[in-house]
Amino acid sequence: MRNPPATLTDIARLAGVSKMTVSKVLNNQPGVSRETYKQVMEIAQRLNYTPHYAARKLAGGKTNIVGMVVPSMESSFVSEVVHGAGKALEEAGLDLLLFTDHLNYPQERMFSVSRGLADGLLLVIPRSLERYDHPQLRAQLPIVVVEPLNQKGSLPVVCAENYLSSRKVVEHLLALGHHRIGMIGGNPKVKSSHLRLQGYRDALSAAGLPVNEQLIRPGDFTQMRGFAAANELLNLKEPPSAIFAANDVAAFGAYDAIKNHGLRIPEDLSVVGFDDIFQAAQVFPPLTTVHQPAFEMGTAGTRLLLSMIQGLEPAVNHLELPTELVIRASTGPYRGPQTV
Amino acid sequence: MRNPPATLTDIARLAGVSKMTVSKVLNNQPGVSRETYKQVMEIAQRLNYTPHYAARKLAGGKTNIVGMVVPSMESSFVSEVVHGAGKALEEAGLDLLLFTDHLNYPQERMFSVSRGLADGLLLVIPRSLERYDHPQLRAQLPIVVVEPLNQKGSLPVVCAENYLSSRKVVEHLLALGHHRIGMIGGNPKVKSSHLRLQGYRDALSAAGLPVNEQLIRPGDFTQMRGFAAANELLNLKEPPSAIFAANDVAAFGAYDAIKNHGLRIPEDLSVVGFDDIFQAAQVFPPLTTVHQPAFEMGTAGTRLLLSMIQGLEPAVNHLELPTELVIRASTGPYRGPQTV
DNA sequence: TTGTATGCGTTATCAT
DNA sequence: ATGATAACGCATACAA
Repeated sequence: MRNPPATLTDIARLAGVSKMTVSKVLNNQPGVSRETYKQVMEIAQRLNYTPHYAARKLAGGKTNIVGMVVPSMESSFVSEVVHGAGKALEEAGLDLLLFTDHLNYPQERMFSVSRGLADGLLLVIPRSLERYDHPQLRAQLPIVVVEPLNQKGSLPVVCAENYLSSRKVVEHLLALGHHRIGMIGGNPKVKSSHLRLQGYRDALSAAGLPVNEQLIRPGDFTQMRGFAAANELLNLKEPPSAIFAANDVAAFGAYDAIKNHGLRIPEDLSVVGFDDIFQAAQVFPPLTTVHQPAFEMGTAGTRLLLSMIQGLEPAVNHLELPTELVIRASTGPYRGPQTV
Repeated sequence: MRNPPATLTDIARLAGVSKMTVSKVLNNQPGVSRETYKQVMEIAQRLNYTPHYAARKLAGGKTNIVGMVVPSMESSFVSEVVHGAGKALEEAGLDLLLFTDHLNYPQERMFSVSRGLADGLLLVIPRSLERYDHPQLRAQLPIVVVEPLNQKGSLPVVCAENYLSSRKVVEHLLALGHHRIGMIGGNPKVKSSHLRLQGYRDALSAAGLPVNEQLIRPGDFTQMRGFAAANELLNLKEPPSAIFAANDVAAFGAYDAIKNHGLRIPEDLSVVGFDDIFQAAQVFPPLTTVHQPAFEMGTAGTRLLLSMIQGLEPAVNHLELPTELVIRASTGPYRGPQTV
């Protein structure tokens, strides 16, 4: 066997046909006689031919590779999405080109590589969607976004049900007998924050309960602000018997505040979070929270992308996947008014 | 902005120079006057130019992408190696093309894509190295192997110290007062099995103890065989007071056998494994074992690969990284002869 | 310092 | 059913 890999030309020469015919054979295209087909295949095999993907892509073909942009792989959300996408890709026989978009990663590099080497792009971005919503790129390459925050944008997005999940949380607390339920909001710049808040409001209203604005405290998804907001709630004349934080991290802040007040979870106060990050199961007491279907978001996003690569218009522009309320030890039955 | 992305030709036309000059400017090559440089850069920026990587690769350039072949990402060993590699790549500004080489994944596809799209290939293969040791591919692309089994082959390999690790294990048991130490071997087809066994022998000899061949039982890395081997050891007239299994899974088999005999770990019998797979910390009692430096193997392998991509000969053809003995609850002091 | 010519391996278009 | 030709976008070698 020679050093330089065999090319279409090599096969064509040996088979006594044109490159074009060889190309057709190798791509299972119609318009080739059984005989030449067989002969070409044989020679290709003997020469151990494999196509050169750069050349193929350059000439307008597909590579069967999809690019995937993620922030650091450390996050459990991200790594689950990657797994999910990996499964969908595996089934379809595609491979994965992974961009870890850390700070000061040259963004144009990612665009450039994707356009040149991949057939489509999956954006997994917990935050800052605008940063990626680039009209030029969209015109050149099918793109799908997977993200947990229900951000708006012109790209097809796969996310999780925020509104309904939030209602489920409040209904869970109501079922436990809580009627004064505090809410720590999320970053108001993000759509999911509003959805989660609206779910809270509507669940209360649906239960015939008033919505007490004093019990609603603004937040920003940080633990520090969660701590402060919980303190505000605990210092009310009539503090709540349960607190729903718009994300787990803020809930951890609430944990701190509650413990600082000498109160116990869930005996004195129930707490619920949102996201089900890894630490949610590790803290004490383990946090009741809403599990984001990261794996499924990965598979769903990938399948949507694959269909777009096939040339189909995206079936949906906004896909919301159902979540699951994970009931752990931070929520318990209402035990009467608090004495602070 | 036009729909089709800007190319070198576009820039050249607008700048009134040749493609070649533009190429030089964009690649920071010498031989361009400051003026034309500035002008070209300006236009490139205005046109939002990004290079087409397929074209670049086809023309002999680099893509700054390295391919990585892994079996399913489920294994903690693999995912740690991926993280380690990711870090090294991130530092160097490269990206990762990931192949999940599941059963019936067309292997030629992976070769083909790598050759065409990547600058180098990192093989992470817990088993069956021969399957990948393909002379043709090696000639076309720098390749480095990361694997835990010390397999032999013509490719540069990064693995872990097996011999010394094994000695450390036995020394740990000796320090606890054990002198009859049973050994459950690994798959004899694999070099690491022999190294681990040799470490066992030499550690005993170095301590002035005889090597009792009865205490050495063949194994094959499976839990079932570990179970059987441990039974053989326990049924000896003079059973050992400690068992060293050549891998964690076999150690779990030994756990079963020991418990079946009504013995306790570590009170009646100490057990040590090898690998530190995820479950090692989950079983009861948590298993003392040798931790494979997966993350470091990933970074080291990547760095070696990067140097080869630079055109350097591999500094070493076989890199062994130190391991760490993780002492958990499955080993304890010797408490006198066993009564079975 | 700058430009020209050529080729990388494949696919698309259009002809035969 | 098969083939000739051009084109994809870039880099290399060499010439001016």
